[in-house]
Amino acid sequence: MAKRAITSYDVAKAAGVSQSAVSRAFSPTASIADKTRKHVMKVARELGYQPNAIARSMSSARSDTRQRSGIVGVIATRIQDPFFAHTMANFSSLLQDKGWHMLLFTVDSPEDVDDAMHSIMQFKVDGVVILSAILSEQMAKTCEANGTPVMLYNRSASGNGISSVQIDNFAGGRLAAEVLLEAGHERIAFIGGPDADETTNERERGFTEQLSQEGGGLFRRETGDFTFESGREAAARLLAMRERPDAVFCVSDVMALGVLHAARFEFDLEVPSDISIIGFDDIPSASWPGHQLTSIRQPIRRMISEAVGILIDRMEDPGLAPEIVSY
Amino acid sequence: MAKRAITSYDVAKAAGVSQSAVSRAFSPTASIADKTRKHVMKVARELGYQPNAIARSMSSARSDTRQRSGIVGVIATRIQDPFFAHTMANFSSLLQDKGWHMLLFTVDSPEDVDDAMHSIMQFKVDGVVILSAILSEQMAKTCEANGTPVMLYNRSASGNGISSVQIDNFAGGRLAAEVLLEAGHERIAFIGGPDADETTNERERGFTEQLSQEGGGLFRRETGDFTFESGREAAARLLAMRERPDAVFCVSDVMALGVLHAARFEFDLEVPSDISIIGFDDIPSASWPGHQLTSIRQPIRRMISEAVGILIDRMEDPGLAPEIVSY
DNA sequence: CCAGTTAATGCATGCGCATGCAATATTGCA
DNA sequence: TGCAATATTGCATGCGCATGCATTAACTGG
Repeated sequence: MAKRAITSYDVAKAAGVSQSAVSRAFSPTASIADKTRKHVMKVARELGYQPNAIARSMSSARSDTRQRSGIVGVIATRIQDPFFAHTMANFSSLLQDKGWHMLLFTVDSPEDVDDAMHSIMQFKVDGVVILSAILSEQMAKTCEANGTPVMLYNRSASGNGISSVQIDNFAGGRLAAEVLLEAGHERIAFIGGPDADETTNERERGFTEQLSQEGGGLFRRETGDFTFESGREAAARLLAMRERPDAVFCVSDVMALGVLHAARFEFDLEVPSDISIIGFDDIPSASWPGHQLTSIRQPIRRMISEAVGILIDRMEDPGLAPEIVSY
Repeated sequence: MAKRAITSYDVAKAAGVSQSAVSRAFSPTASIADKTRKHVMKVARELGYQPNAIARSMSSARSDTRQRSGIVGVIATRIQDPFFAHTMANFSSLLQDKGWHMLLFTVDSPEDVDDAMHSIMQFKVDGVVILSAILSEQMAKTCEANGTPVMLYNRSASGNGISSVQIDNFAGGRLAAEVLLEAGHERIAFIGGPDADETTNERERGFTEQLSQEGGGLFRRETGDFTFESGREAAARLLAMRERPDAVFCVSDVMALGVLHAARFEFDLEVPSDISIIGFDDIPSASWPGHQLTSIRQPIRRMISEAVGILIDRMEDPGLAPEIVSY
């Protein structure tokens, strides 16, 4: 009943060669006569044989080299968010193009990252990408101990032999402040993500620092959770004030769009004449004709490409030191 | 140099038991003294031991049962599209909750699906989910031959032992037509995806059939590629006509939003008084205050939940027949 | 035509784990 | 206390493949 998969032995028998010959036929560098390889391949195709990647990975654990699975573990949050969806799409296509496979884990909250790492490590992945989240000290040590390269994307690695690629959030925050001050705004509000969010904190730090340097200060601060709805609600609170802000900086475009829709369509305000809005990420919908949202752009493609490059280098040569890059 | 990972042997030695004992300690159903298990677990934790899922999968290929990897292969397209991003997020969390892991492949075009399947099958995944794409006859046979259950989501399976879950696109198309006719529209346009797209064809069939039944006919037809930009461009063509349509049905919300933005902000039209727009999918941004897009809703959560259920059932009992579900 | 090379092939082994089976320890009961 | 029944344990093996090593085939030049 239970159909057994075709193995290299089956092919070998059918082709009248040894199992090693079959294995070699599928290994580009192996020493094997061209005629033999062709023949084996033909038989393999007829039988529908596919080398078993699991077994291959097993046996590669022999000798010196560590076990290589060809798999990269990816831990992500909120992948339905446009920013992350784009990020995922980019990571996926880049990794795939270079011959790596992705084992995807989505987590609901930052605390789940360690659990996901546990699961991931059981698969002996060759490397791990963590999107917008960090790793416990403990777990970082474990990874370093068994030589699994880790790449934090959108977060800064704090030593621990971990690489990271992220945008300079502090500078981004400053830039947003500069733009708003330049435009002459005086009651400037800020909408961030959850309090513990590193990205929020960095951007806010840059933002408020720049504001105070110019003599002004933050007019009001609201907290959201990166969703459109939370941006909209924060806006509702801000815009219901007697004296409302004349500018808002949101740490994410999605929230900024929430503010924009609330302002235009629920409070009947003109954007940007009544109120200016700045977002962060420059997601596609930010620039839709009806939005024209000002946004701090992240060079996503470049950053991801660099992140992938660094990770792959380390996966191929575990001796390499981790790199920490900021854009 | 090359750090070797901790194996069950290492733990066994450190705990003064046999390797089997370690293995059993990690198997909930195995016969092992509680004291022993506790002790082994403790030592394992100290050593940072994690069972090797690859090896486990290897050895489970013994005896009757087929090799089980605990991995589900997922093939997806355009995951940066809000609809697919949501779909992915749902699949991911459901599968994860039930203890399955996702090996993700993104493909750029439907022709790449077979290639992705090839890669996937090498990992001896326990099942495959294909989002909005189909499989070649040939590949379907291969899957059936080695007993890999396949679930087509958003596409109909055409026999071949493959399951599928999708919305009734024909009915959706009819519904859109009914709504527009009811509202008294007369020059009704349609914007679809690429010509070969099954979803487009089904929805269009239902749409036009309903239109003609009511005596009317399609006023104009445009083609896009499911992106906002393509919707916007299609709208530009439609709205530049001398006599422009008074209603448009788009096969996707993203394109519908492109039309909406073009109409409101580039052609200065009132929606829906000057022109009605209907989309499909009911993605979150469709209902943003400034959009209020009418959309044919897909019960995503329910559909995905069902799809996952069917797939898991078949993974656990390969004897089960495939199911084809339409909502 | 043969010794000396080199290419091609097969044989044997182990990667880390799960598991059937046999050996041993523990328990219950008369 | 003694023996059968039962709960634990260890031993040995194989999953499918890659690869070091030994063997054989195919060449090359003198």
